[in-house]
Formats: sequence, C-alpha cells, structure tokens
Amino acid sequence: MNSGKIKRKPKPGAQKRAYHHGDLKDQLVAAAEAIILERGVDGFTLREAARRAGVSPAAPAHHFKDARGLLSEVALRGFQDFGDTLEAADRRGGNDPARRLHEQGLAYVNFAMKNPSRFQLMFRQGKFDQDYENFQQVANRSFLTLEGAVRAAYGLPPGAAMTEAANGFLMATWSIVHGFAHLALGGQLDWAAQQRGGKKLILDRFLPLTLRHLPAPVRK
Amino acid sequence: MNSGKIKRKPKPGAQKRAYHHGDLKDQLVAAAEAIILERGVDGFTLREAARRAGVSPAAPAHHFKDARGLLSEVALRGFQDFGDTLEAADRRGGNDPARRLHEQGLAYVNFAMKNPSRFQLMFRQGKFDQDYENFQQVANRSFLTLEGAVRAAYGLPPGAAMTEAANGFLMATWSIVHGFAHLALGGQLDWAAQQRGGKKLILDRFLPLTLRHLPAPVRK
DNA sequence: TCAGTATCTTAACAGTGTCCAGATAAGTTA
DNA sequence: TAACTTATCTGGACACTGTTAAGATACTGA
Repeated sequence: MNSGKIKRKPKPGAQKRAYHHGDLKDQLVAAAEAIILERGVDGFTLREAARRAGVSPAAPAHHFKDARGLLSEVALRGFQDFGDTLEAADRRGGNDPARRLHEQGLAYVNFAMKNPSRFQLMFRQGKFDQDYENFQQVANRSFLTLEGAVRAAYGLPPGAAMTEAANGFLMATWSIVHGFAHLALGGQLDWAAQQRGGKKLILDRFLPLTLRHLPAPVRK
Repeated sequence: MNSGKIKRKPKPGAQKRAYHHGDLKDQLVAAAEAIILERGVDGFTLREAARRAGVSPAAPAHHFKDARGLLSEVALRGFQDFGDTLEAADRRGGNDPARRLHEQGLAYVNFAMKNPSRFQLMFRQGKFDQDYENFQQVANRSFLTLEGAVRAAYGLPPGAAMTEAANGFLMATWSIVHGFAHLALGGQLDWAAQQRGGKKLILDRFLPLTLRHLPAPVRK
C-alpha cells in the first residue's frame, strides 16, 4: 500500500534529528490524525502537524500539495480501513443477504464510533480533494460492498442494472446507519445515554435496538 | 422573535453610512448566512461578514462574543425555522401516527435540501456554542415534535416514560431521514442523480423511494 | 567524484480572530 | 438645555494561519 521506499532509518536512537527527516510523510499523516482526534476536524492546522513532526512549516509542501492534500491522504487511508472493515463484515454474513446487511450496519457504526474524527473528515465536504489520487476508487469500494448485499437481497446479478426498488432499499439502508453514526457522533443521542461517555451504551444497546428497523426488501 | 428595538432607519437613502449602523446585528446574521451558502460552512470568516455589513472587523464584537457567537445565532435561527417546519408537517399528518411521521420525514429532508449550509451548520459540532442563549431549548423543540409522533404510534401519553422499543423506533426513524439528508448534501447520492443539480430528482424520486422503508412500530 | 535531485530551513507575505484605546452617537438625568 | 452615562464603531496592534521564494543540506546514481 505504501510507496515502500524508506530512505532512512526512522529512529536510529536518541540522536538529534537529521536534516533529512526520513519518514516525514507518514509522520505528518499520523500527526494530522492525532490533531483531529484531539481538537476536531476544524482544529487541524498544517503548522501544528509540522510542529509535531519536528519540521518547519514549509516542509510538508514537499510531500503534499497543501493542507488539503494532507487531509486528503488521511481521508483516503480512512476509506481504505473502512472498506476493509465493511468487506470483513460482509463475509461474516455468509450467504444470507439480511445477515450480510446487518453485519455491515454494525460494522459501519462501530467504525464511526471508534474513529470519530476520521469518519467525520471522510464525509465532510470541502476539507479535502475528492479527486486526490485514487480517492474516488477507494471510497467507491465501500459503497460497492453495500450494493453487493443489496443485489443479493433482490436477486440481481453483478451485471444487471439496479431496479428502482433496489435503489430505494439501498438508500434507506445506507441512510439509517449513516444517520445513526452522525447522530451518535454529534451528541444527538446523549439524551438517552447518561451524560457523556455513553459510547458503550450507544453501541451495545441503542444500535441493536435501531438495527431492528433495518429495511426489509420490498417484494411487490 | 427579534429584540424589536430598531434604533435607526436601516437605509435612509443613498446617504453615506452613519457612524452608528442601526441594524448591524441582523445584517451580520444575514451576511453570515449568505457567506456559508456561497462558500460553505468552513468558508465563513468574521471579517468578511463585517466587510459585507460595511463595518470594521472589530464592530461585531459589540453584538456577538466572537465569531462562534455569530454562527451560534445563525444556528439558533435555523432551528427555529426547522422547528416550525416540522410542527407544520406534523399537523398535516392529522391523527394518523404513520402519516405524521411520513410528513415529518418529508419536511426534514426538504428543509435540509433547501437550506443546505444552514442545516450543515446546525448539525456541525465545534462551529458554535451549544449553550448559546436558549439554543438547547429551541433545538429540543424539533426533537420533541418527532417524539410526539412516536409516542402516538406507541400509545404513550406525554407523561409516560419512553419504552426501549419506542426509543429504538425513534432513533431508527430519525436516523433514516437524518442520514438521507446528510448523504444527499454530501453528494453521496450523485451516482444515481445524473451529475450535479439532481436536487429535484433526489427530492421527487429518491426520497419517496427511501421513505417507503420508514420503520413501522414493533408490536411485540 | 560530482552533477542532479530530493528534502528541508529561513524569511516573507497576505489573511485571520481578537483585543485595546479612543472616537462618536444615542439615551438619560437634571 | 446641559452634563453625564452608555452603546456602538474605528484604527491599530498582536499572534496565528497557509503558502511561496530563495537558499542550504543530504542523498542518489553515473
């Protein structure tokens, strides 16, 4: 997945940092992820990321076009993990379309709750470039995982065109898990979860209660 | 709704602006709404709002604590309109709980699509203060409108405690409309809507298709 | 060895939110 | 009317931001 060419030993000891960093790109990504986790997506600044990586504010420009470029990389890697997570869940569902969808729904919300700032960044418009490298393709993988299970539910082979009913079903299923994730992250479910920190309650109790209402395919 | 005391004629003609603006607070709010509509929520700057209102960058401080304060006011007014919209829709549903919920769902998404930046601001964490003036109370009104219809569906009088099943139903209903709104605004539904500008298609076609899957109360 | 390239630093620029001291207008009291 | 008080706004300043330009340093490969 990575470019794979490490030019220098990342940390050869307690030696004072060399002029050439050696692992700057990855450390900038790591710093960015840490920052948005601590301060929220809007709390990110390029200079702070550079500061944490121990380089000057101008250094990141050699690895990313600009601040949006760094966030684009974070979003891209987020969608890679997200896609992996959903595909694994889909496999856990076996051959039963309903179970496949249920597993994906669980995984969808769990990912959001365990990676709150990454998830919020991934679905935030304007913070990064949608056409960064192969972002579209990577992000589409998650969508196709969901579509695959919907196709199975409606008996539509991979080549066949999606029917309107199937599309409605897909949008409804996606909406319910996506909406739940957003409400949970936005604190809109805290009236039920006792104060803050009810993450566990939301995942263990509210989510199953909600997923009971996952759509069922419309036969007619 | 407004403080109601207009100190000065807003625009007495082509006369050069007086030292005292006379209507600055409302015009700052209007400017802020225009800015986030044009440039997105993150495109807002306090200085630009001041510029559009024709005052110095320091002037807003006399009407709002800081930049977040101005955005808080925008969010507050947004929730007022949102609450009105949902209550009107609820009334259109008459006595049938299912119809009340369906009307609210339609109104929910329609509001989001017709006020995209306001809606995104309203549900964006960190951009404004949750405890600005009576924000909590105003925002809660929208929630209570939804809860009211859910109570009706489950035969729970206003005083009675919500059951777990009712809460699950509420969260599922809220999630599906909230998620649909977010997906639509985020452009995640554009694969089906031909390119950009498919707003009409989304509202007229996809939304009804999706709302067919609005949860039904779980009897057992 | 030595040119070429990749990576990084320093310095600067314009734009941002916010604070301060002071100017001006409006309201209030006598 | 006159004086005092309060509300509103300006101008200038400060620290912070993203980005660029010019130059320094280290690595690469012939």
